[in-house]
Amino acid sequence: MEKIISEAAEKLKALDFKLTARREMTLRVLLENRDKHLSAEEVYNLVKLEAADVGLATVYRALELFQELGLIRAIDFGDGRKRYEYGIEDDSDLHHHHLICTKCGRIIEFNVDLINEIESRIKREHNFTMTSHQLKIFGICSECSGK
Amino acid sequence: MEKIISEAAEKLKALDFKLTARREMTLRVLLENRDKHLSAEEVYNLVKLEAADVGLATVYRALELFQELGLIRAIDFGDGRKRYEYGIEDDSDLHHHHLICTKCGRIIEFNVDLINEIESRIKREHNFTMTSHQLKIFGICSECSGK
DNA sequence: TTGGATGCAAAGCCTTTGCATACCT
DNA sequence: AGGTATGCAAAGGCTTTGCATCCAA
Repeated sequence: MEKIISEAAEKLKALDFKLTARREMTLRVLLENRDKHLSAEEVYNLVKLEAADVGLATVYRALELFQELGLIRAIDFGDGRKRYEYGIEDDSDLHHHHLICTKCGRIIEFNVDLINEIESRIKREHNFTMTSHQLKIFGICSECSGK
Repeated sequence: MEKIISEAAEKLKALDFKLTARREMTLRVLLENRDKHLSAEEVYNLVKLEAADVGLATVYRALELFQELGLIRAIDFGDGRKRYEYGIEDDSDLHHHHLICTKCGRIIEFNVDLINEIESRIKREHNFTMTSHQLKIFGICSECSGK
């Protein structure tokens, strides 16, 4: 994790941004909750545990910055707010998707490589150059189907 | 299209809703703009052309109703508002996805059947029963890549 | 000291809701 | 008549912005 933080610091510095204490806390919260898909306010509440006087706007601004730098991703699960997850668009992460339970809202991580075959097709048929993709699968999770 | 309208009317009536003039206009706007992914406000403006005194709330309420009945779908392309498209979840529609140009925002319809193989896998690995899915592919469209 | 970073409060946007009125059966 | 549908305005919820202050290089 320290490696990720210092790499982030370099990435920011390269663009004349600073990895300030507040920004680092924000990033750490996301790293420590990789599978939780926190909303901005949830991130804010966790950052506040270590920096009680942090402002909500600061967290929003940090999240936007990280997103622009490609350190984190915003996802919309349809509940009216953005949710964030750490994730660089590298190979290991390319096939990371989500199962969304429409009954309880649970989000389950899921990996599948479905894109290789598609990428060449959309290039050929639409001359569209894919940079990233999102697959969301809606349905009923095992907990809810038992009830 | 008239067939779709009358089927919608029946579907509503079965649940004690009425396909009023306003609701029908709203549905027609969506049918006539199937590939446009209109926002609520855009739908509202189009409905207003025929019913100048329609209220925005009425359109919102109609959209919500149609969505609950499964006549239309709401999609989020990341621009801060919901967009709507007509589409029953039938077989012909199951493989309908979107290419989203991150430069100009253009949305391109795209069909691919990637789900059959996946469905059994998520059932086996996660005991998750899929009901629907969304695939969004981000990248650069042919218009923008030329520039 | 100088420009970015931050906190606070206000403003913005999209969407939903309350309520009185209008409509249809 | 009775309940649904509607318009209008207000309220809500999430996010962004303005501005004065703070901070670090």
